[in-house]
Amino acid sequence: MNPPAPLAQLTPVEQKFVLHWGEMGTRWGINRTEAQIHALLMLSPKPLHAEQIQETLGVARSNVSNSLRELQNWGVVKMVHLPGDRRDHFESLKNVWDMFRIVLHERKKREMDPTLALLRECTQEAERSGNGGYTEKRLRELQNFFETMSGWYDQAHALPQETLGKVAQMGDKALKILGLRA
Amino acid sequence: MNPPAPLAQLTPVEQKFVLHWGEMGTRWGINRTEAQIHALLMLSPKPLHAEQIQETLGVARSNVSNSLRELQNWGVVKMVHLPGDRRDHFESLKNVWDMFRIVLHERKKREMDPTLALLRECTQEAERSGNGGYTEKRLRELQNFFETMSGWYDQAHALPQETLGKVAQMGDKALKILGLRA
DNA sequence: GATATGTTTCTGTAAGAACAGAAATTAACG
DNA sequence: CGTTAATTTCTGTTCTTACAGAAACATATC
Repeated sequence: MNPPAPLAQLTPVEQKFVLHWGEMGTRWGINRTEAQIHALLMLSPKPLHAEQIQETLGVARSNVSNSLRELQNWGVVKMVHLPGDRRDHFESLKNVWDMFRIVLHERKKREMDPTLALLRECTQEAERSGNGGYTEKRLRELQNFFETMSGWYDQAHALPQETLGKVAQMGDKALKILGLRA
Repeated sequence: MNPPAPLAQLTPVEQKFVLHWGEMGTRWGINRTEAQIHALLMLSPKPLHAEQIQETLGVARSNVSNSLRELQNWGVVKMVHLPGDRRDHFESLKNVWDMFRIVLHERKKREMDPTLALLRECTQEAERSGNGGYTEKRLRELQNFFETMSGWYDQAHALPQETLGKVAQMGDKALKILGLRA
């Protein structure tokens, strides 16, 4: 029998979700295949092995393999073994908040930390060479901002996951309590 | 005289910053040229016109024009006119927090809103067709998460910018007050 | 250790985004 | 209006990244 059409094994709703997640992945710094695999695993009640993923999505085997490795690096996918089956199986983290924390952490590492490091260098050098008072001022402001954000994030990240959920659920009640809102 | 080498008109520190900001831009969903122009304008005490930008960065005129339009769409760059000069001049927003708010808003629009809309569709369809109890469950969890995040964001965004700054500065004091931390 | 099964690395191709340069358009001023 | 200056749109090229398919490599089971 010929290879089945991609996604044909899924319900329409599942197809829709997998396709969309794949598209959004590109906006989240994840490539399409990786995001599709992740979507598929999120919807799967059971861990899947690479061949199942390959067939369902209709992508190359190597692509599946590389994408799975990358998803494991991110920490959103885990490898598991089923009794009586030699093959590696893969399952997604199920808790959405946990996944979010991981993604946030990864993005901070990619999108903020390098800039913060650079700003520290720049303000230091600007100070030494002393030229460009305006530039130095602006760089210092930027650095302050990134330092604040970074510190804020670190504290949030150190919290147990439920605490963050609670804060989010509290909504603007939290602000009233803090005295920042009428 | 030949066109000057790119960035030659800038101090070493400024060059370093512009180059880095351009690189990071690609990780933030902004292309390199756009981010470089933005960096340049942030460091410039005076508004610049397109030709100055072109010369300084050594990129094509059309590229400057398109990038400036895009930056204006984002809202992080404004067009201004200097008395006695026909040319359009451009300046960056100076307040880092304001810029951050804009970027955050734009990213939510690109990275969350479409997914939230899709999840609403999916859970609705899954409910109607009734198939796939597990899939429906997972989609519903995802939707709940995105709804919570979205609502949380909307409230934060409605606040005056200083309030957010205050919360950030408070750090974990805030959590103690909220009774979420020993 | 031979074979079957599963995984990774390598190489070329294809698709997409960014960009330069030219052409076309718009606006300003005489 | 005609001319000049400024900006945008268009077209083709280059660069990057994702990806398929093949080849090489590992691992387990007999």
